[in-house]
Amino acid sequence: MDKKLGKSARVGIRDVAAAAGVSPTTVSHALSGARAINPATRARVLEVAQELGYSPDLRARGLRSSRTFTVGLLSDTIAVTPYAGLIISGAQDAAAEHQSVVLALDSTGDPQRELLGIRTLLDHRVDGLVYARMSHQSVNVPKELGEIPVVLANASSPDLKFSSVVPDEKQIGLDATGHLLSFGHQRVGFATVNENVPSALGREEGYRSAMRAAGIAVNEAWVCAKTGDAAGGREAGRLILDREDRPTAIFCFNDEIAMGVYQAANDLGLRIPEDLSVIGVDDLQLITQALVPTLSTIALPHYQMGHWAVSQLFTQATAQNGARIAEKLRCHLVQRESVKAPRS
Amino acid sequence: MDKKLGKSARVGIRDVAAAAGVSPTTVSHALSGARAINPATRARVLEVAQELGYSPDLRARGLRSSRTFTVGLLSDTIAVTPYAGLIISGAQDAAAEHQSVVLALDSTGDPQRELLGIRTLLDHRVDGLVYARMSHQSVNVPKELGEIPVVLANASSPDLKFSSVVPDEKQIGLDATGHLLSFGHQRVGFATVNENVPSALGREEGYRSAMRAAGIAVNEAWVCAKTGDAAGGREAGRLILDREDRPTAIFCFNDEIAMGVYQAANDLGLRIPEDLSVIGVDDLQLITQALVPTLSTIALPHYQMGHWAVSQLFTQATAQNGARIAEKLRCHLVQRESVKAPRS
DNA sequence: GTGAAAGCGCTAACAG
DNA sequence: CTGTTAGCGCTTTCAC
Repeated sequence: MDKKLGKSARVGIRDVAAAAGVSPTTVSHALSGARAINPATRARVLEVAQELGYSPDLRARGLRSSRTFTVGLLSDTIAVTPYAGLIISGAQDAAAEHQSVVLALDSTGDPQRELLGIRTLLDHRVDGLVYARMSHQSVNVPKELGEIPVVLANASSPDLKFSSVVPDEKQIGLDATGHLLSFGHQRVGFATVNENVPSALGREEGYRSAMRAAGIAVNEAWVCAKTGDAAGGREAGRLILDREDRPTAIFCFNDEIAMGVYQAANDLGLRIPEDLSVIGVDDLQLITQALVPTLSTIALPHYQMGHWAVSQLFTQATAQNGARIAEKLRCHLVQRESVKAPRS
Repeated sequence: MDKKLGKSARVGIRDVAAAAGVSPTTVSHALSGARAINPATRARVLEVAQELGYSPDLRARGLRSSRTFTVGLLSDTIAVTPYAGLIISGAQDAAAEHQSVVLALDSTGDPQRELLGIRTLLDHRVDGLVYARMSHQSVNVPKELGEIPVVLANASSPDLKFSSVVPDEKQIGLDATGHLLSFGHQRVGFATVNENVPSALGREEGYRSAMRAAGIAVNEAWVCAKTGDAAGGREAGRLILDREDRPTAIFCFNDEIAMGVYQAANDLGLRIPEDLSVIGVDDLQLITQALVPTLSTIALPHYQMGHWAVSQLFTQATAQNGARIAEKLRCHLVQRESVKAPRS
């Protein structure tokens, strides 16, 4: 009424207060529910706010209550896969459940950029931070992050100070191999990557455990570690398959390798799934749905990890128990057409 | 000195001021460079700030200067492709050039969620907003966005109020077809999608223009529109290739269709590139690098669109010229192994 | 159940 | 070149 200066300034809490005939304090509480308000007053305030198109200024709110309703997400994205999008998506959804949003930044793996990113996120006073990796790995959390709550996604750290969430790699190996065994396969191969990363280690451990549990001795000629792309899969596939006592099924470290194994099988005149069953890991639909036959696979839980990490951030903020937890997410099997009982 | 209450509260501008023996105002200006400061004072202030580990509170800054250094990015992501990540990545980089960050939200195509997202972004007082689509389409910008600067990415709008950036679809058709023609192909087919979207329309127009310009009559049996995935590509490929006067080259609407065409060719005993040249669009490395032979393609500029959109947002904010511009980005050819001169 | 006053951390006016 | 004062929009004391 008195403060209409020139153009219609944004409607603020006091405009609502004036229009509703109450004090700004009451409006604040009516909106936030932070203290008891006469239901009638409250209803009127809400109505007026709606009418005036009031939109709370989260900056101002945060300035006073020292929360920004913003969580940071720092990743090392190199965007050839949909993983980044999935983790971010999961993080967003979890954040939304707490009226918050996600400020995502990627470092491109460059430590300098990462530091800059951290600084930026800190300047924006994010309420917490998810430190994420696109492929499962062990990381050292930059010490600049000491000031705020941090949760690791798709990464683990020797530092027990942080909660973390990763796929249960061994279980992946167990499930994938078990799936093949359950169809009656005895000679099951493993096409993996030649890197010492948790995923390779864990999946191989699962593979060997499953075989052992089934009473089958692994023939080392069935196991081959090359690069983690289709070329590596072709190479591994050729080595594993081009022999008399070839396996009747191959567990592939990922879908790209599986695609390479398809190609190798095709070159050798082997038909999938009649002559060879194949299972991958990742569930990259661009691959799994496009191959003929479509590829059975273990889906990696990127969305879930993003979601879990942010949820955990809020849990830690609320409960003062301070319990840090290292979560391993069970991954689920997506059955398609590439696995079938062996001929024999 | 006097305000050390309990624990070390965050160091603020006045702590720096006290330590450097100047006023908060001077510190503010020393940091922002908004007005001339004695170089010596400035240096001292900066040093002290560094020493104390001062980190500006962007909320407070924004509250006063009515900028948040935050831009919103609203998309319809369904994350099976890396596109979302790429657009966001480009947007982030452009934002960083203006000391800003990106608040990304996706609506999953749900109008209700979209509205909620808009409200959230507005409450966070983003300085501007990129309205993005993962696949090129025409959109109507929700009227709730009337209040702030908006730029469209990978989308165009009948409403000329908005700047927009899209791939130059016709040019893609021209370049892809031209590339095949330049190798001496005369019979060039086109495997596309059966949808009335700008990409399909534009690429077909480019294809036909290029053929016309080369003086070649398009045989309609060479053109086939099915779904935009590998299955569609297989179907189209079979129809186009299973005939005597088959084309010697096929321009595919996207890489997935191209993958399907590979499969169809394989089924028919046709070798690529000896018997058939293939070119795609998208440059999804998961596919282009994995196929044998590797797939030549026209790369879609998702990163660049994200970058352009955010840059344009800042340009519009600065220059008051208010000129809205509809940008078409030229896409570049990525040559790999799937194109070769025809046998004949 | 409600209000008045103070202030979050910063920058924009207005001095000098 | 520098300092003082006021206030961004909200929530939080503290009062009634």
